[in-house]
Amino acid sequence: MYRLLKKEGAARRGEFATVHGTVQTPGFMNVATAGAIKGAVSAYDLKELGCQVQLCNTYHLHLRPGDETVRALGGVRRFTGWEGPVLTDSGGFQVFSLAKLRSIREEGVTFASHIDGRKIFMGPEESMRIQSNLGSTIAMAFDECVENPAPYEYAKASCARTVRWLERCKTEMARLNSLEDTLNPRQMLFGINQGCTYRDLRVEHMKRIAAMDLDGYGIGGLAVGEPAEEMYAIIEAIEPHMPEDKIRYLMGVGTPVNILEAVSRGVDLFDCVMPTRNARHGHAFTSEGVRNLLNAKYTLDESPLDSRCGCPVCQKFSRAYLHHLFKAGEMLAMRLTVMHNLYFYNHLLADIRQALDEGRFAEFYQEKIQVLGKRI
RNA sequence: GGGGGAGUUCCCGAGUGGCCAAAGGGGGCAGACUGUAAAUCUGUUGUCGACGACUUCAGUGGUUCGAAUCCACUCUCCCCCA
Repeated sequence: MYRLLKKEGAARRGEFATVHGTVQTPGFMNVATAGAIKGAVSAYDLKELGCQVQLCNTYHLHLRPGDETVRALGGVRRFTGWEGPVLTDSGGFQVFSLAKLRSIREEGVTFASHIDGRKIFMGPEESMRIQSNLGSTIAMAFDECVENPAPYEYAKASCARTVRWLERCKTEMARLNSLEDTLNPRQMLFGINQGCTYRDLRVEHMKRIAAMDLDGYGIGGLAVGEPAEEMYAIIEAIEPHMPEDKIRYLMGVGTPVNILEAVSRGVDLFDCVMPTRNARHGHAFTSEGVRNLLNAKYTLDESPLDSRCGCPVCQKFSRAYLHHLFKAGEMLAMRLTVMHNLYFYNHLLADIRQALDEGRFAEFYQEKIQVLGKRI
């Protein structure tokens, strides 16, 4: 249940209450696709890094270890050791990212498993059942994340099908939640807005799903290759049609600048693989911009990654050490940089919340927008 | 002392007359990454006044229109026998 605490322009400060804890928004969810934060960061570390919500993936956990297995082990929260809220993505993104391995029809999507090629059928009902077995706090509707660019007619048809799928998700979720032995009988369902870069499709779709009284609303199919300005424009176009009393989640986004821009346009929740993936590839996000720790200039640099960062890594280790760890291929390089980046993201959102609390988001935005995207 | 083998661009290593500034790795330098098929992928890596020129394949000299590739000698290293 979302509670709007304060507004500054379109930016919202709120709280999202769930059975597994209350999420302060705007907030960032930490991505643990296959039940683990890539880079050897555990649920135990996540607490220290300021994580509020862990995100796991339906498709990936269904394939391995299997949702029945996870259920038998008490659900994703118990299984991964993360006690707070968990959001499970539906598998809709895999319709996009594994495009070469799947075919879509009205009933759902058939994937050729990326692990062993075996056929996996996933429709709205299957996705809901898997997510129910995973026992997540929030289930995402099964959608099609459409590639960009996509022809108008395709986008339109896909949107219509995503609506039909959402209706089926809602029905199935209600059924599953009413079962005696369901893991989380209060599992929530978020719908997902689609429509590619077509304003009219986006708005129409948003109106359609807004009327369905869901627990929250995702904005999907963005940051898939379109320019950032286009993404911002789409958010602005659909924002007036999103229920004010429901949480809004911009899926898969993004850079610190993207997040700031989206918050200023009324988005509450984010997730992105960037802090973890880029960390594994040597890129660190800092209060001054982005650093590539593999660069030769860090060989003798004794300063911390970010002098204004309170993370455990910045208290102890130098850029020179991290540079060496990356050069040497030590896994510690990844672990430390992932920890830093997640801390950075989680605390960027905490700073945004504080600025909103204190009614100075506009200044905060102005100050940060200049600096966060820079490569240093 | 006798016999055999080898020396290639930062490293390893292919190449044994022109298509070779020289394959492929590694290393170096840089870039990308947005609901994770990603500890991945891409570019670049002799010099310069740079759609061309110049200097490189242990050294020196030679054969040839033309040599990293053939010949002679020299140097260095490795292996085997004494």
